[in-house]
Amino acid sequence: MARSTAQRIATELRARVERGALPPGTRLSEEALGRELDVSRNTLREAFRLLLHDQLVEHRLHRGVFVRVPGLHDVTDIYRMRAALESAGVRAAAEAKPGLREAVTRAVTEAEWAADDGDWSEVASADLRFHRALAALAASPRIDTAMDRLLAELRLVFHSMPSPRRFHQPFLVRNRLLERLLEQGEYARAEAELAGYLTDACRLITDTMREVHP
Amino acid sequence: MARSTAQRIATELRARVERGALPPGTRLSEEALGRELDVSRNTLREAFRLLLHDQLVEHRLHRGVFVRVPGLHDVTDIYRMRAALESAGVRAAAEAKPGLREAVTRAVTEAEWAADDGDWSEVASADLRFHRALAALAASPRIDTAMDRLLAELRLVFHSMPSPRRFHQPFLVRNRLLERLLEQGEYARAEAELAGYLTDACRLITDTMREVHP
DNA sequence: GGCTAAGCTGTTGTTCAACAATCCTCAATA
DNA sequence: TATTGAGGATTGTTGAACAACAGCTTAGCC
Repeated sequence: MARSTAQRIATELRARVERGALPPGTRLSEEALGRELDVSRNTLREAFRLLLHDQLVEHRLHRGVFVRVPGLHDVTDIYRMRAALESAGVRAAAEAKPGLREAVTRAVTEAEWAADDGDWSEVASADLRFHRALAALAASPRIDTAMDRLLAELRLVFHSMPSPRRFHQPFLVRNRLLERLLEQGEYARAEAELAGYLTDACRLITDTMREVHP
Repeated sequence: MARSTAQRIATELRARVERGALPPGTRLSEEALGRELDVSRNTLREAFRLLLHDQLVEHRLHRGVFVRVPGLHDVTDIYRMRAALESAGVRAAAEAKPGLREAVTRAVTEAEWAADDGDWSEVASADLRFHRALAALAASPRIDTAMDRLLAELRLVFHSMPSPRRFHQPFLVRNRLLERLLEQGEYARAEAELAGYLTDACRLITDTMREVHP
């Protein structure tokens, strides 16, 4: 494992944020975190700059770094970008390697299994895997990492919202529909379905945010 | 003015890289740069981590940071991502604000003027502005910054290649065609033209890279 | 009471010097 | 020729120190 201390700390903090141990809005104190993780302030600051990459955290001058609190604009923007990346994947589906297409099918199936078990947390993560697999059809490393960042941000959005079931239940069947269309080579219809899917999901989230938060 | 020293240094270095003052492959020595820019090693390192964001620079453990040397795979990948982002813009063109659409037209016109003057460096940058304006039609900050990063990387590619004229001359007329299609509301044809444009441009670059570099 | 302004406090921003860990070079060896 | 092993140079990390700043508190004023 050829990784510097700063990189290790960065991934540790990233994990904490994504798992919700550091809720949105939390300030990451240099002194406290440095003491807990047993690294110097300088290395911790380097880790912070690395974390900045994936928008999970923001930096306010002379005030420190905070776990980001995504707003309405962030959500709609994230979904615009998702639409761009995932439809790029769908459009490249015809020439995609079999392994990449299988990953799409597998994610849908696993989401359905998890739903049968009532494990909505696993449904959520399988859903994200499904969409990442869609974007991955484009066979582009840059698209993959961009997509990973978007989904990590989205996980942040979900942390400040209730009832994962409400968000994923209605989309299970649409995921399967989308996968079928791809399997049957109906790429144009798949792209249209994807567009509808994303606008609906985005609206569901933003509506809920308006309810919960003023 | 609310910028830390590390941020200032980062933008200074970014400017040097984009202007070609620090050619691809250059190692950024902490000691030398720190002495020249009159900052401590620690702040310089923070600036390096910030620079890492936009892929202009890469970090090898225990060896330092180097100006990236984009390879063939990078170029094809950059163009895949460009296709995703720019076609997202084209597909959103119908609902785009007038100001965004004007920016597209303006960039094409300025590229043509520069070509008339024989100023191929300005043609190049107007061309990049044109494509950035295309992506900007999507009205998404995340798409904008992603696009900026891609174009900065692309500038890096051009630095290790000869004859800017060869790369931009053939595409002036296609830029104008694309702009016309958009203006006339022929979005489907515009998207097709864009796809062709990008694959051709990508091929031209990779072919040249194969000639110049083994 | 309500307001502004000065001071206080805790945090981040930046520097410095030192040491540990690692890579590269180059010569000596088999 | 290929390998090994010091030696030197650079990065990785630390701890301490001080400066600079944001936010809060308090004192003074109307």
